[in-house]
Order: sequence, then structure tokens, then C-alpha cells
Amino acid sequence: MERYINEGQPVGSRSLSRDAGLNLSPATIRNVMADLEDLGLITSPHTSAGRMPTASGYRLFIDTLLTVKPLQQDVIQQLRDDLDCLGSPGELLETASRLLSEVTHMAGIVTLPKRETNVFSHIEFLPLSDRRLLVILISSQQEIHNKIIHTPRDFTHSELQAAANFLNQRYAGNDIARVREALLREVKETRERLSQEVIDAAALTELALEAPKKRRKPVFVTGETNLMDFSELANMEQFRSLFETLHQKEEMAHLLDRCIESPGVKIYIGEESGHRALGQCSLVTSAYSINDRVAGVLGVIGPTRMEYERVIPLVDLTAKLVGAALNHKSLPPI
Amino acid sequence: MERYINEGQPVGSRSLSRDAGLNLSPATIRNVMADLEDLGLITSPHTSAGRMPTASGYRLFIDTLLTVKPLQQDVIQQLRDDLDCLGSPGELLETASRLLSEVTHMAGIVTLPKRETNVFSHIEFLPLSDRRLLVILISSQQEIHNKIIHTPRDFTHSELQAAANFLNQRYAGNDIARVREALLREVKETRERLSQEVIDAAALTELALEAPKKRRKPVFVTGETNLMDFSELANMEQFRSLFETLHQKEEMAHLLDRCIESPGVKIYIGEESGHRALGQCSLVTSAYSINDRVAGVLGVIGPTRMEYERVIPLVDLTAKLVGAALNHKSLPPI
DNA sequence: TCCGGCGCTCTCCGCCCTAGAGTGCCAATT
DNA sequence: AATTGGCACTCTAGGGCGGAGAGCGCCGGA
Repeated sequence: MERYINEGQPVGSRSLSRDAGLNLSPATIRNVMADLEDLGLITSPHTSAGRMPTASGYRLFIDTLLTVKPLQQDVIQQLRDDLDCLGSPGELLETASRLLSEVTHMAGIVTLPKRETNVFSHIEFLPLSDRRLLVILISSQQEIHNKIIHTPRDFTHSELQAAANFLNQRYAGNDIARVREALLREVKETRERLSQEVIDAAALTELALEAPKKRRKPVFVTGETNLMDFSELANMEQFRSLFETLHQKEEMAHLLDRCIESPGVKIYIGEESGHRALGQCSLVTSAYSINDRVAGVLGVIGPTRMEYERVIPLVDLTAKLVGAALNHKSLPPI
Repeated sequence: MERYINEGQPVGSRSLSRDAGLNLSPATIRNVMADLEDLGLITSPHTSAGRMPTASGYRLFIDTLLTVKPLQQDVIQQLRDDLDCLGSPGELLETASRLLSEVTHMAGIVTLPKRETNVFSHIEFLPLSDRRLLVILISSQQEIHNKIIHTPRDFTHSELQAAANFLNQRYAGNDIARVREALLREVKETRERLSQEVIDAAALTELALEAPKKRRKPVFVTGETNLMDFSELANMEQFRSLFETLHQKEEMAHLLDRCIESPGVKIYIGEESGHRALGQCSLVTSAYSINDRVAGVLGVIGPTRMEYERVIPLVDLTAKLVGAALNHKSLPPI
């Protein structure tokens, strides 16, 4: 395994006997290799070539034989520095992806924090002109959404102020989706008794809270070009489909969502990911958590033949640092 | 030229005589080709191959022989629909880039509007916690900037309100850079006579206006993978350097800035762009204008051998539509 | 359980050869 | 003067061939 991961060429009995320091003759190694082949752990591309690991070979290797190497101090420091304190979660995660790809010389991939648990924290309305309105919505995840909405009529500055105050006082701290529901229900039930203010606020908020789901880009991929360095991926056709797969954000989001159940590092080898184009690739991921709840996933995509013992701790640490950075700055209510 | 652009193979006298409908024998064509080669307009990759255009050949062709084809109605409609009314200029331009790449099956590239002419329109401060402050800055270009700044001390809600009011009343409509300068000057000159409010507002604004320049990503590139379809670019090494060049945003920004002087379509052929990696590529660009002032550039990157007669009108129209969309929605003061 | 040896099988690489397309030049024709 | 046909030459792409190198399976022996 180690040899193949380093060289990328099928490994033969003779050269292994010579270089691996096992003090075994080629013949012995051949016998063992034949057994391993029967077990489906290794395979040879053609009759008289050396052996290379199969997917299950990798699986066994990673699950039972691998001992991870501790990260180098300077890498740890770089991660800490760069992931310390950045503006939005989006920027933070983009940085994380970039770091992953730079350190591993492979591709980094991240999903943004899940929106489900998004808590309404503060809203602000600014009138523009022509029945248009700038809505600024702050969620507890440090996220700031700007949105321009078209309103059925013009509102005065003070009307908007009043609506914002109403919403902020009444609903801060609740889940955004719930706020919407509650507002709808309340208006429906007690329409006649409500002041125009409340009804207007409801209409506005309805518009304001509606869209942010579909706007978000769920996935960042970085450093795809690094993958061109790997000889086993180096033909155009394969590469093209790989790139296209990587850029199908929704597909990738699905794939990564499958890693989200529990924290800790997960590894998909080759077609375990369910994508043809990733047949020669592995995906090393880890979920990151905010407030002890799994929020998103980040990881590395590279050739199956990658240095897992280095990549695994790196992904692990990055996920932890991202989690910490996001945790630390969840916003107290305004 | 037409033949080479279609086929991508050097064109020989014999096949040209056969297929081009010129009623000339190969020998005649050879003679003419020899002349053209002496003029430096065509060249052959090796002794007994056909001829292909040089950069100056393309230049001459584009400048004097080319007749553009009108765009197909459905393309025009698609552009109009998709570029009609989108949120921020950033989104609009990203869409433009995507459209360019989809329609041409090449790569689209855009720069965001220049920030220089950015007019201060409205500012708002929201206190977060821990001496942190959310600044919402609206410029006349419909752009909304969010920024979190760390302040030297905590401010109360009403202090912030006062500061914002001061700034909005006093400086709305001025260039952002000028606002900064004016504020600095004023505070310096008349420090003792100013209320604490003004000084605080100055400090805040100083912080608030400082960063947005460097945060922006100056360039979007879309559809790079489309370029993999072109056989003349289809080797890994070349491709890699092409991709890397395309992703060096600053480099690309520089390159595109050179097209910004005047509106209208500009074309860079091969190494005219000054980039080795773009030797096999052409860049078709057009500047777009907001309020009759050139604001940014958009265009298409593809193989030198591209269908200029289709690409040119497409880039032209896209630039005009983007300009119109941005123009239309410059914000009146709040 | 390990090893040495033997015959066999692949791939890779360099070499040669041929077919095909194109060239340059020259003399002949219109 | 423009055009053409003819001829010898050149270069590439692609197929076939053969040797070198690496590896394999199997078998008999320690």
C-alpha cells in the first residue's frame, strides 16, 4: 500500500523484495500476493504487471492498518492563524477550503452551515425608492442577509421602523421558519383585531424571509487544478468529467450531506461515493459542529492513492477549528 | 480562415481547391498561399502540412474581412430575460458571465463595476456585542456592503443612531473616498470645537469605509471546463497553465482593465494579451457603462480559432444589456 | 513456511515502413 | 500575366515488429 501510494505504479514482488526491507524473496511475496488477490484486496491491471490495491484493499488498509501522522507544527499554526477570525461563515469556509487544498495539493471542498437551525436575531428595513425596500436580516449564525424586495405600496420611514421594532422585540431568538409560520398564523386568526402596523409587518416579513434558501450556493470547491498533477487522472476525458462532477454543486451537496450524520472523519473510496467520475478519487471528510450540533461538512478530494495518514488529521483539525471559529462568534441577541 | 476556424486542421491547397468552390487548381492556391506566407499572414506547422493563420492573419481577418452575423432571436431573448432584474451587480455580472460561457461554449469573464465612482448613499450601524459593530453601507451603485468592525469602545444604540444620522444627512451623494477625506480633514482642523458625536462618527466611518476595496473579488470566470472541448488546447500541461492563469484574478483584472478605455468590442489574439498561457486563446471583450461612464469589462475567452462573427455581437449585446440593467437601477438617495 | 528456478506473458519503446496529404518549382497553356 | 498539370520531395500518422524489462505462476527442494 505505502509503496503504491508513493509511486503510483503497480508493485511487483521482485522490487518489493529488493526495496521494502522485509527480507523475503520475490517468490514468497508472490505467494502472499496471490492470496491477497484471492481475497479481493489487490489486483493486477494485466497478467504480468505488479499489483495495485482495490477499493476494498484501501478500505482494509485505512480501517485497520493506517497510523496517522501528527501534523507539522507550522501547518497547525497556519490553520489556526487563517481560521481565527474572519467575517462571515461563508468567508471562513472558503478560507478553510482554500487551506485544505493548499496544504494537501489536492482539492478542498466545504458545505456551508445548514440553514435549518437559523435563528432570527434582528431585522432592519431601509426604504429605497419605487416601492422597493432593502431588508437586512441577521441570523444567530453571524450571517447577514441583504435582500431587496418589491412591496405592494410605499412605506414611510417610521412605519418601517415600527414594523422592525415589532418583529425584533417579539420574535428575536426564534427559528426563522417558525417566525414565518407564527406570523402567518397570527395574522390569519386575529386579523380584525390587529393594527395595520402588524399586518404590514407581516406582509413585509413574509417577503423578507421567503427567498434566502434558494439563493445560497451550498458548496465551495477549491484547488481543482491541483488534481491535474496526478498522473492517474491525467487524461482529458476523465478529467473533464471529474471537473464537471465537482462543479455540479447540488450533486456534491448531496454527497457531502451523507457525511453529516456524525462528527469525525469519514472516507469514501473510489466509487463508494456513487459517482462514476470519482472512480479514481477518494473523499476525506469531516463534519463540523456549531454549538454541539453538526452544521456542515468539509474535506478533501484527491486521487484514491493519497497520503491518508497526513490528510486525515488535517481534515480533522480543520473541522474542529472551523467549528470553534463559528461557535465562538454566534451572536448574542442585539 | 473560415475553413481553419471550422476544422481546426491546417488547410492544404488541394482540399481547398476541391471543397471551397473557388474553381481554382491546387497549384494556383499554392502560389497565393506562398505569397500570404511571405506576408506573415499564414504559416505551416511543418514542411508538408497545410497552412494555418498567424496572429497577424487573424488580426487582418477580423479587422477587415469579417462580417458579423446577427444573433439568433432566441439567444437575444434569453439574454434579455436573464439579465433583466437581478439583485446586486455582483449577481448580475455573474449571470452575465455564465450566459456568455453557455451561449458560446467557451469561458465567460467579467469584472465588477469599478469602485472609484462609488457614491456614498446611506450608512447604518447595528451594535452587536463585545465592541463589535455591524456596518451597512449603501452606495449609489445599488451595492450593499456589510462589514463587522471592532470598535475601541462600546457605543449605545442612540449614539450610533446619531452618528448615522449625521453622516447620512451631511455626506449623502458624495464619493465615498471623498467622504473619508472630508471627514478626516474636518476632524483634524476643528477638533476642539466638535461634539463627541462627530468625532465618534468619524472614527466609525473611518473604520467602516476602509476595507471594502480589498475584499472584493475583482473578476469572475465561468465555464472554464468548456475549453476542454477544443482539441488545440487538449493537452494537460498547456491546460493546467491556462487554468492557473485564468484563476489568477489579479492578473486577469489587469488584462481586462486594458480594455476599459472605451466602449465597444475589443479583441486580443493569442499572445497579444501578454500571457504565455493564453497563446492559443483569444479574448473578446467589451466594456459596459453605467451612466455613460465605462464601469467594467466583460467578455469571452476561447481558442484563437473561434467563430468571431458570432461571438462579437454576443459580447456586444451582453455588455449593453448589463449596462442597461445597472443603469436603470442606480439608487436615488434615500 | 520459505526459497530458487524456469518458462511464460505483458507493456514499453525504438525502429522501420507505408499511405496520405501537401509543398515547391517548372514548363506549358490560355 | 494568370493559371494549370506534372514531378520530385517532405513530413506525419499509424501499423507492425522485436527486444528489454518487469512480473507472474508453478514446482520441487530445503
